[in-house]
Amino acid sequence: MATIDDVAKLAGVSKGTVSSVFSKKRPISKEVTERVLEVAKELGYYPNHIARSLAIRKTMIAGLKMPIAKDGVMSQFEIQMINGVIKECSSHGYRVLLDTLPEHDDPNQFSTDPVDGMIMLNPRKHDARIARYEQMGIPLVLVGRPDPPDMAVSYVDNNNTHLSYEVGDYLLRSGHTSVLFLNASSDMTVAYDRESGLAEAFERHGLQLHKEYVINYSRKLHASPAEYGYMSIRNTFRRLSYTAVITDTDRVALGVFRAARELNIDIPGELSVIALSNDTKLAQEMVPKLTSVELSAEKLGAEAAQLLIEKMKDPAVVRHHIVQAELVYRDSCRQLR
Amino acid sequence: MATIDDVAKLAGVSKGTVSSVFSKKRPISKEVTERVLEVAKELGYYPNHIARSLAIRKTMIAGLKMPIAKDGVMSQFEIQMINGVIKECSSHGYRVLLDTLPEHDDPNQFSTDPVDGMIMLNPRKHDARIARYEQMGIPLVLVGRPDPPDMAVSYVDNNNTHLSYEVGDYLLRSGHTSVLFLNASSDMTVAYDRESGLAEAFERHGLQLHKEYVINYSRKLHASPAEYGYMSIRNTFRRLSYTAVITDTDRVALGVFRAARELNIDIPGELSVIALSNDTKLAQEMVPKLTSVELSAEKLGAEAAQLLIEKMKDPAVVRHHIVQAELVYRDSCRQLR
DNA sequence: CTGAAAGCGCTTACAG
DNA sequence: CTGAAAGCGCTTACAG
Repeated sequence: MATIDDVAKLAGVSKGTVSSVFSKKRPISKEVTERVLEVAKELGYYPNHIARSLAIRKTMIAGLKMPIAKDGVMSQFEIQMINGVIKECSSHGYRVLLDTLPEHDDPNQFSTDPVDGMIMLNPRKHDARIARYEQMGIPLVLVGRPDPPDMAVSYVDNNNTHLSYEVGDYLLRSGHTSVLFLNASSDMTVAYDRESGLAEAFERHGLQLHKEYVINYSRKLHASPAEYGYMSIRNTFRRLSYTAVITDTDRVALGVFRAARELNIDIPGELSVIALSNDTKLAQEMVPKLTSVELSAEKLGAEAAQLLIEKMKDPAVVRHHIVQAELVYRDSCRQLR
Repeated sequence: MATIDDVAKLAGVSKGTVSSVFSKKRPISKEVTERVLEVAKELGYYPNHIARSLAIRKTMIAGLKMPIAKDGVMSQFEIQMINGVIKECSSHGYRVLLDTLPEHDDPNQFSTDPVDGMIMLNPRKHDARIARYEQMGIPLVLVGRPDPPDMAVSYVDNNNTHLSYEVGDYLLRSGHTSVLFLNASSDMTVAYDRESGLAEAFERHGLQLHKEYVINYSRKLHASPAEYGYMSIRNTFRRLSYTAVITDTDRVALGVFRAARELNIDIPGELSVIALSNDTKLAQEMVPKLTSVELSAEKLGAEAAQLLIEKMKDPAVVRHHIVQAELVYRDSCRQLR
C-alpha cells in the first residue's frame, strides 16, 4: 500500500500538506489539493486508520464486551441489544468492535482494546474488569446493574424487580392464586431480581410463591428456550396446579403454546401466559397474541451507547439510566374474576 | 495511561526488554521479568493495542461490512450470519469489527479500516468497493455471489437457484399446480436467482409461473416480514387460486399462518406452506411444524470467516464455497396425489 | 540475556 | 498557504 510519504514525494510536497488535504484541518491551495488528490488516486493511496488513530489517540470505535456462550449462540436479548448499540453508534460515526474473546487467564497478557470506549454486558459480582478499564482510562458503560450496586460506574438496566412485581400483581388481581414461573438461568442477576419482585407481589396479596413453582432455565437441561417452555409444561401441568405461567422470554412462551396444543390446554381458558419478551413482532404473531412485558432490549443497547458517547466526551460523568419496560396486554391472559 | 517508556525507566531497563517481557518473543531473565511485571502492575501499564498494531502491521481484527438498513433493523438472516462469523473468528483469536457506517459520498474521504481482512455482505452489481479492497491490499471475502460472477474474488453463497427449483419441483410433484411465491425484495440478487429457479421447475412440469403469483417484499409496503405474509394471504387467497405458498423466510410464514387462522384456511389441508428459513427453532415451534429449507445463514457466516482466515494467511488464494441448503420436510405441506 | 536506534504511517504545533 | 521535525507507543533487526 502506498503511504503518505509516497504521495508527498511524488506530488512534491510535504507529508503535512498531504495530511491536510485529506483531513481538511488547515487550508491548502486549490492547485496543490488537486495535484495531491491526483497522485493519491494514481498510487491508490488511502490514509491508514491505525497510524492515524495512534497519532490522534482516537479510534472512533466503540467496544462491546460480550462473552460468547459455549454453544456460540447469541440470545434474542443480546441480539436486540447489539442492534440498539449499532444503530446508535453508527449514527454518531462510531464503528462497533465485538469483543467476544474469552478473558485471558494471565492478567499480564491483558492488553488494551483498540477502542475509545467500552460497553460491557452482564457484569459479574465484584467484577475486576471494571477497575481495569478505569485504570486504562477507557470510558465504560455497563448493561445490567453493577455489583456492589453503589459503584461509581455508568450503567443502564431494566427495572426488573418492579417489573415482575407488576406482572405478578396483575395476575393475582385477576384472580389467579397459583402461578408457574419459568425464570431465567439462576446465575444471572436478573433472575434473582425477578424472583424477588414476584415474591413481593405474592406477599402483598397474602399469598406465597412456592419454590416448586419457580423453575430456572439451564443450558444443560434444555436444548433451547422453546424446549424449556415445552418440557416444563409437559412435566408439571398435571402434577402441580396453576392457572397461569410467566415465562422468561417469548421463545419460552412459544414452547408453552406448543405443549398446550398437544395437551389440549386452552390458552387463555385454562392457562394464562405472560412473557418477559424481547421480540414484539413474535408476540403479535402468536395465536392467541401473547401478553408480554416489552423489555426493549434494543432501547437498552441504544441508551448504553448514548451514555458511552457522552462519557467519551466527558469521562467524568457517571450516569445511570433505567429503561422502563412496559406490560402490553394482548390475548393470552384471562381474568378469573 | 502508563506507556512502555514509563515502565522501562522505572524498572531501569530498555523498552525492548519490557516489550519482550510481554510478548515473550525473546527470553528475558527471571529477575528482570519479575521486576518489569511488578513495575507494570504498579503503574497500571497495559500494552497499547493500536501502537502494537502499527508496528507489527496486524490488528487481529476481521471486519464485517454490512450496510445498516434505514430502519436500523437487522434481518434474521444477517443476525444468524454474524453469529457464524463471530463464532469462527473468535475461535481463531480474531475480534470482529462491525462496519455499518454508510459509504462516504466523497471517495477521497475513504480511509482504510483497522482490520486484517474484510467480509462484505450483499455485494452490489459492479461493486467498486471490491477493487478498492484489492488496491488497499485487504483480503476480502463476499457473502453472496459477485457480479460479474467470474470475478477473481473469494465468496460463499447458497445454491439459491437450485434450491427454489427443488422446492418448486417438490410441490409440483405433490400435485400442486398453482403456487404463490412470496419472494424477497426485488433489489436483491437472491430474489432473482430464486424466481428463475422456481420458473424452471414450472417449465419442467409443463407449467408456467405467472407474474401475479410472485410478490416481492418491500420495506415501504410492509411493516414487517410477518405482516408481509399476513397481508399477502388476506389480499390474494380469495382472488387468486393456489394451494401452496412459498415464503421468503420463516417470519413471513408466521404471518401466513396467522392469516390462515383468521380466514379459517386449514394448513396443510387447504394450503401448503413452505419457507426458505433462517431459524430452525422457530419452524419447529410452529403448529403445524413448518416445512422449510434451512438456509444455514450461520454456516454461511462461519464459512466466510474460514475463507477469510485462510486468505489472511495467503492473500493469493481465491476460493468459493457453496453452502448446500437442505429441504426439511415437516408438517405444513400436503400431497395432493 | 539486554540495549540503542530505526521504523510502523500518521498528526500537529512551530516557524515562515 | 506550506514545510521540517517531533511525537503517538509499540517492535525488531543488529550488536554485544
